[in-house]
Amino acid sequence: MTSKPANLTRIQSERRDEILSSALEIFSKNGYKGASINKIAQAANMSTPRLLYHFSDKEKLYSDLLSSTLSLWIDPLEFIGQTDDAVEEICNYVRRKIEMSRDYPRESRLFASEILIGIERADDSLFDPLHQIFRDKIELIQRWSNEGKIAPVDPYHLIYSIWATTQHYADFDVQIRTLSPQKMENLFDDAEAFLIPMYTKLLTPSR
Amino acid sequence: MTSKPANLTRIQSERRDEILSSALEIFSKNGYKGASINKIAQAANMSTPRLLYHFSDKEKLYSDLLSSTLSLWIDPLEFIGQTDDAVEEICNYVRRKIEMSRDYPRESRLFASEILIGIERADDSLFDPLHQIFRDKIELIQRWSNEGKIAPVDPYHLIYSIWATTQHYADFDVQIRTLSPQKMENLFDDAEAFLIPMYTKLLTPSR
Amino acid sequence: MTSKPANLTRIQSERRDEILSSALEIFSKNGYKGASINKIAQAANMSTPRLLYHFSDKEKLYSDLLSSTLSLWIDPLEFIGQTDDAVEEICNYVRRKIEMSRDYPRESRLFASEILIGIERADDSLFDPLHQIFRDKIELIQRWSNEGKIAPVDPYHLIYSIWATTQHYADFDVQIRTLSPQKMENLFDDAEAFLIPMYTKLLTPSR
Amino acid sequence: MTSKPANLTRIQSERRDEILSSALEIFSKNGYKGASINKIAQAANMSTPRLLYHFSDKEKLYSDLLSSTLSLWIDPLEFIGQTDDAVEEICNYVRRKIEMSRDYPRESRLFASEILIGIERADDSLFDPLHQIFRDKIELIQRWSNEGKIAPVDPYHLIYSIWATTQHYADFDVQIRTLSPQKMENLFDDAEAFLIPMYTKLLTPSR
DNA sequence: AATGAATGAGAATTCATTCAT
DNA sequence: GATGAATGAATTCTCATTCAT
Repeated sequence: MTSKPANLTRIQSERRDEILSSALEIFSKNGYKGASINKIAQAANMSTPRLLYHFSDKEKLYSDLLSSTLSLWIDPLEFIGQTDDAVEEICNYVRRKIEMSRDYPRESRLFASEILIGIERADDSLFDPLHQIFRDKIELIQRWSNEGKIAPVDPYHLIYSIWATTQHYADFDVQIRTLSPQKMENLFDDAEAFLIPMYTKLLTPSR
Repeated sequence: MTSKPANLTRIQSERRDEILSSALEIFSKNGYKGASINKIAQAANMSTPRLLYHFSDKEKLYSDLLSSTLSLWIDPLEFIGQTDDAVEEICNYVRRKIEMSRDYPRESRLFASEILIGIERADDSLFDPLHQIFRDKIELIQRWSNEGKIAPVDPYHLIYSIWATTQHYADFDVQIRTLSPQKMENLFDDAEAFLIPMYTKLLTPSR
Repeated sequence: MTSKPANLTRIQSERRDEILSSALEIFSKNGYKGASINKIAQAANMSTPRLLYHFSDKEKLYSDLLSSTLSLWIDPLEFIGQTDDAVEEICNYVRRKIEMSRDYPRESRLFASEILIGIERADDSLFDPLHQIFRDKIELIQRWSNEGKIAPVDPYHLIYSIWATTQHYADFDVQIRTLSPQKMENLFDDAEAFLIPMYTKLLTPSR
Repeated sequence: MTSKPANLTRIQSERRDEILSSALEIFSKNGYKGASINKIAQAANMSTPRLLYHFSDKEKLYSDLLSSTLSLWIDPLEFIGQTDDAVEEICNYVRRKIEMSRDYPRESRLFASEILIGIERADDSLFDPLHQIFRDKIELIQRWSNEGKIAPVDPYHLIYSIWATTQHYADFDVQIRTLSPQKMENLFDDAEAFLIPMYTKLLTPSR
C-alpha cells in the first residue's frame, strides 16, 4: 500500500507534496514513459538529484503518486450504503464519480493510463485497498439485488459500467471536446442528466 | 486519414503487414513513448533500418497503424440505421462494439492510449472520418428521439456511454481480469447480458 | 587525371552528364559530407543503385566531378601569353576569372570546399594538370618581370592574389550578398572596375 | 552573437574551453557536416554525453564556437582609423589580417566553410557585429576617398579584396603549400611583401 | 541495365541514475 | 542537504553500399 515514510519533517513533507503535484501534472499528460523526472523536477522547481533524494527512483515516485491518489477512487465507493435507499445510493455514487471526473481529471487519467499501459511492478499490491472495498460493495449490491431493493443486475458489470461511463469524461476528454457541441461547463451537468435517469431506470425494481 | 500507398510491391505489402502487426502488439501494450521501434523490429524479425525502410519514421508507422485500424471503430457505427427498429438498431450497435472489444482489444487499447496521452501530430485529421460518421449518427438518433422511436435522450451522451461501457472491457482488461470472478470466456456474454437490458430500458419509449 | 572511361555508349555518357550536373548542384551547396548520393540520385531522377552503376562510389563521383570541372580553372590560365602585352595579358586573365566566378559559381565553390575541407584521397594527383600549367605561367610571369615588361613582382603571390580576389565573389557569395548594397547584376562589373585598375597600377612598369 | 552564459562555474568554463578548442580543430578540418561530436568529444577526452552536458547540441556548440571566434575577424577591422594616415591605416589592416591568417588559420577556415557551405540557422544574427563595424569602416573609407586622402576606390570592393587576399593564405593553405616553393615560414612575409606595395600603389592618391 | 530491398556502421540525442564536492 | 557534473545504456534515424531479381 502507500509507502509514505512515517516520520517526515514538515519541510520534507512539503517538498514531497510539491513533487507529487508536479508529477501528477507530467505523468498524467505524458504517461509513465513519456514523462521524464527532469521535467518533473523542473516543474517542481528543483534539481533532479534533489527530487531523487525524496523519491529514490522514477518508479517509486510514480507508484507513490498512484497510491496517494488512490483514495479519490476509493472514497466515493466507500460511501455507498449509508442509507437504505439502494437506487438513490447508487445514483449518488454515480454523481460523486462524475464530480471526480470534473474536478480531478488528471488523477483519473493517471489511473487510466496505469491500467491501460501499466508498468511491470515488483509489488502489484497497489490496488489492493480498492479491490477490498470493491468486493464489499459487490456483496452489498448483490444483497440489494437479492432483496429486491434494486432490479436484478450483475453487480460486477454494474460497477464496471459506472466506472466506464463516468471516468470516460475525464479520460477521453480530448475526444469529447472535439465531438461535443456543448461548452465544457455544461458537459458534466448534461452527463449527469443522461446517466442518472439511465441508472434509475435500470435499477428501479419493477413492481 | 493517412492513405496507404496505392501501388505496393508484393514484398512491400507483406512487410508492411508484418510490421503493422508487431507494431500493434507493441504500441498497444506500451503506448507510443514506451514502444521502441527496436522492439517492434525485433518482434517482426527484422533490423530497425529495415523497418525504417518500409515506414519512414516512428510517427509514420504509428499513424499508419492508427488509420489502418480506424475502420474497426467506424464500421459498427456505420451500420446503425439499416432498419427502422430504432431500439434494436442501437442495441445491435452495442453488441457489435462488445464483439470488437472481445476480438480486437489491442486495437481498442491503441486508440484509448492515443486519446488519453496523444502525441502531437502535424496532421490531426486522423479521426476525421470517424467524426463525420459520428455526426451523421448523432443526427439520426436525434431524429429517432424527436419522432418518439426511442425515449428522449441526449444522443451525444448516449454514444459516449456506449463507447465507454463497451470499450472498457478491452481498455481496462487488466483491472477487470483481477476483479472479476468469472472466466474471461463468459465475461463478454455477461457484459452483453448486462448492457443490452440497460440500453433497452433506457431507450424503449414509454407509452 | 580525369578517369572518364574511354569508350562509352551515347546513353551512358548522357547519364553520366546528368548525374554530374546534379552532383555539382548538391556537392557545391552542401560539401562532400553534407551531400548524400541519395539526394544526388533524386536530383538526377534515378535510383541510387543506378547512379552507383555509373560511378562506383561516392568518392569516385566526387573526384570525377572535380576533374571534369578542372578545365574551368585551367583554361583561363592557359590563355595567358598569347600576345606580348604582358600587363594586358594578365588583366585579361583577371577578366576571365571574374567571368568564371559570375558564370560558374558552383564550380568555384566546389573547388574551394575541396581545398578548404578536402577529403583524404588515395590518389591526390587530381590537381596535377593545373599545377603543371601553373608552373609554366609562373615562369612566364617571372620572365616578364625580369625583362621589365611588368613591374617586378613575386609571380606566385600575384597569381594567388588574382585567384583570391576573383574567386572570392563566387565562394563568399553569401556574405557579399548580405554586405553589398549593389544589385548582384552590377556586382561583377564593379568588381572588374575595381580589380583591373588595381592590377594595372601594380603591374605597369614605372619608367 | 550567441551570448556566452554569464555565470559559469570553474569546471564549466574549463570544460567549455577544452571542448571549444577540440571543436575548432575538428570543425575547421572537416566542416560542420563532416565533423561528428563524437570525434570532438574524443579529441577533448570525454564522452559524447559529457560534451552534450556542456553544449546542448551540435549546432549550439558550432555557433558558440563561431561567435567566440568572431572577434578575430572584427578586431583588426576596428583599429582602422586610429590615425589620419589613411593609406598607412589600410596597409596596417592588411598586415594584421595577414598575421591573423598566419596565427589563426583554423579560425579563418572555420568561417570560410561557414560562409561557403553554411548551415541553416534559426538565428542568423551571428555576423551582425561584424556587419555593423563593416558598415562603419565602409563609410570611413568612402570619406577618405572623397577627401582625397586615398585614391578614389570603391570601398566595398577594397575590403572584399583585402579579405580575399589575406584570408586566402589560411583558407587555401593546402593548395599554397603544394604550389609554393618557399618554406612556409617565409610565406607570410612574402605575402606581405607582395600585398603591401600592391595596396600602397592602389591607394596612394596621385597628385 | 535497373530497381526494390536490406544491411551495418555510425550519428545525434535523451534519460535515469550516480558521484564528488 | 543540495547541486553541478558525468555516465552508460538506449533510441531514433541516416547513409553508403550491396544483394537478389
